Amino acid sequence: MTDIGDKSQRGFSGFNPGTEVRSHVKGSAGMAHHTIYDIARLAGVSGKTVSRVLNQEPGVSPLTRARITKLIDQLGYQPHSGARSMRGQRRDCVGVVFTAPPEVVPISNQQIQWMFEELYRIFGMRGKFICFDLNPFESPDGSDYARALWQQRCSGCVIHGPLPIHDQTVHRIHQSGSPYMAMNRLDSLPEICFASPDYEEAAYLSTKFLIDRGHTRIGMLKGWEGYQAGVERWRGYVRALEEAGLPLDEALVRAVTFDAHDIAAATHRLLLDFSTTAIVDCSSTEKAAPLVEGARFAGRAPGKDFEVVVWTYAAQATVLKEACAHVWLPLREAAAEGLALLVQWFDKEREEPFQVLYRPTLYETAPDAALPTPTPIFNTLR
Amino acid sequence: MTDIGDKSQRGFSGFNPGTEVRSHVKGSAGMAHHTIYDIARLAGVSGKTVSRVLNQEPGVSPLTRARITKLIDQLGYQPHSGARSMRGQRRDCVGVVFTAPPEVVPISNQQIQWMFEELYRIFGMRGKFICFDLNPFESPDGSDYARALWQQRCSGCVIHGPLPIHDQTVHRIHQSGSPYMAMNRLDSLPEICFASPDYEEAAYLSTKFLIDRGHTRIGMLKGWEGYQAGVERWRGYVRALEEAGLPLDEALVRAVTFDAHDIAAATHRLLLDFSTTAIVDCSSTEKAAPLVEGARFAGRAPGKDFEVVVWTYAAQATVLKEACAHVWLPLREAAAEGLALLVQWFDKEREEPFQVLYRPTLYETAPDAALPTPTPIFNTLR
DNA sequence: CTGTTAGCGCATTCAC
DNA sequence: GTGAATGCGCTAACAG
Repeated sequence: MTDIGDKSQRGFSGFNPGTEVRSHVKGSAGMAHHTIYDIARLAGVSGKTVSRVLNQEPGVSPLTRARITKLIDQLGYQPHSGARSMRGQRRDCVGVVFTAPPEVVPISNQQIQWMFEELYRIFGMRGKFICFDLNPFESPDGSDYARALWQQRCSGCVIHGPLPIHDQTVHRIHQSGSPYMAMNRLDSLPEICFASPDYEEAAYLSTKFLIDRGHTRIGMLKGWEGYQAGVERWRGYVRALEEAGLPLDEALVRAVTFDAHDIAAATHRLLLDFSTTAIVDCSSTEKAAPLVEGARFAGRAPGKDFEVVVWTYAAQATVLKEACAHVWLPLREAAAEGLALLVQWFDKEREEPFQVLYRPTLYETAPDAALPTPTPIFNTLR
Repeated sequence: MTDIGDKSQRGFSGFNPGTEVRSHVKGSAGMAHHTIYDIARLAGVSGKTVSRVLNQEPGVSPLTRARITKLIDQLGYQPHSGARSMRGQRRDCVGVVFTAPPEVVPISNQQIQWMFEELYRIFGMRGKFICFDLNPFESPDGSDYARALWQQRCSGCVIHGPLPIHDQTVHRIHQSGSPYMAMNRLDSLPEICFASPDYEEAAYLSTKFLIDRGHTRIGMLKGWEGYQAGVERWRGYVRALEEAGLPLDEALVRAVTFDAHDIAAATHRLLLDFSTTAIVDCSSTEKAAPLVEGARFAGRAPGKDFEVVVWTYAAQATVLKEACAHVWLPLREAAAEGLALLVQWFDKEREEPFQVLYRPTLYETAPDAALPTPTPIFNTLR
């Protein structure tokens, strides 16, 4: 952080704001906000009449309405959201809450970006606010991730991130009757409102594909240990083996985090055993470099002495050139559909939770191969 | 949207929620929220005492405090944010407002992602909420982009996107005394609080670099027409020409949007004139494909019969292999520093607006060239 | 068509 | 140490 005086550098544009910042409004609040009574006084009517205009209620003469509307515009008056939220429940703000700290769910994940686009398209376009609760998980009750909802800062929420197996918060949200949507299923709450790809199916598909290619000892880099999404991966893996009558070696399934070293180490240990001839990378990282790195340490290389199936959340993505197949999890597509339903719930165009489940798709890695469009398995929308 | 009955597909996981979603809380609000008086009654104290505990105020015996704390935890009570916001001004929510509709500022821009990371690091970690106002710009008063602030939904804001030349809203925000930070300067408000790279300097650097390589007719793909950021690009361009004693041909400066066709067309028209031997691409798109496309239509190719300088917001980025140089605008670095100052303002650790300006850096395109670290030109921080 | 009253949940002021 | 009263800005229910 250099000082203001750093003008000697070449090309300084000659603008020195250091001296200009002076007469800024001091301490005491700056301009006070207006209230309906300010407008009412100026318009010579009662507060309630202004309220009626604001809320497009009938019972105001066109002339009065026009006068008030004009005043509102002139003063740039906007009603105090806090005061409004204390009377009936308005639904003009969605919360986005995160179930896990950033070590577990990297905020830099691509998902943030498209999530944002979808939220904009669906909520922003309807004039709603979007409030992110980036919960500080160090706090004592970090496990309750829905502060924004309990504080009635927003009237419903999207639950982003994997659900902890023994999640309590989501039960409470469900019970509260507020509109919400999780991005995962949860065993302990079968009636949960969610939009998600079918992770179990993806694990099953991945494993079966490798079995069909003749592999019998298949490793798995399994993300989300301790979360429902991890359980589902495990189930799909086991189901494929059972169906094929192959033995289950638990050591082949390695729980990994988003940490590159962790993934490299897990891969390394898996591949030191040369009987392991294939790996399903369902770490959710969508980055294959650590896997390749781990393999190299074990003296092995993907596509040469072992085969890999990699998961991806983006259609058409090729996470690892040497992979024999990719499994595409249409998370984004599921979320988009879910959000469209959620906003209806917000706006009381629907009453009930919904469930949207999308089928993952396996595609063999080949340049220019045509890829399928996302397939919803089911949803509860009529 | 397929129906629930779509179970016939292979690999359906056997879980049919359609039948399970039933006994969901109906209409009438679900569980009511608690108030301090609920806690007070259960603890056998008055509301004020609970309030004291909530706000860590003195004047409560340790025993009473413990009893109340326990109740709060058990019931998962959280104070109503709306009610709180009606008494003194709390500062627990930053707004992020957008100055322009998504046609002008694509929401899919990379910036959203790192913006999010920074906001998380700096505001989220302090337990603050982050409220995006994705203003529906179709609405009549779309030009007032700070709804979130006027509604007192949040107590300060980050102004994202380019500032319109005749921006009124930012004046009002400045005047209100609320903490805020723009990501651009503004001629009409020299004392504006901002964090930004120096766009004028970047335009100057780009143009001068090309002049020094012998070019005399240099085209510019200029983003942000009608916005301050566009004006600054123009100024830097003009300054470089003047300094070199070269004539100014206004037709060489083409205002472009983020639309690929637009950029391709502008490039095409620039290059049809074979006396144009260089282009500065400061469209802000960070994508060079449309430029190459436009050139191709004009029968020309970058690096062969004309030279290009491309702007980028990411260090190390090579937007176009054939570019002779890149100009890096340390927008992210400026924003990070600005946000750190803004949060201090929020927390009353500082009183005044600040100004952070970062110097752009030109680097010639070469593999493995070492790149410089960002250089602040000035800020008002001690 | 318009106004009055009351109260949402909390924090401030002052009293005990 | 604690509690009662008051009011923040708004709107639902009721009067006129």
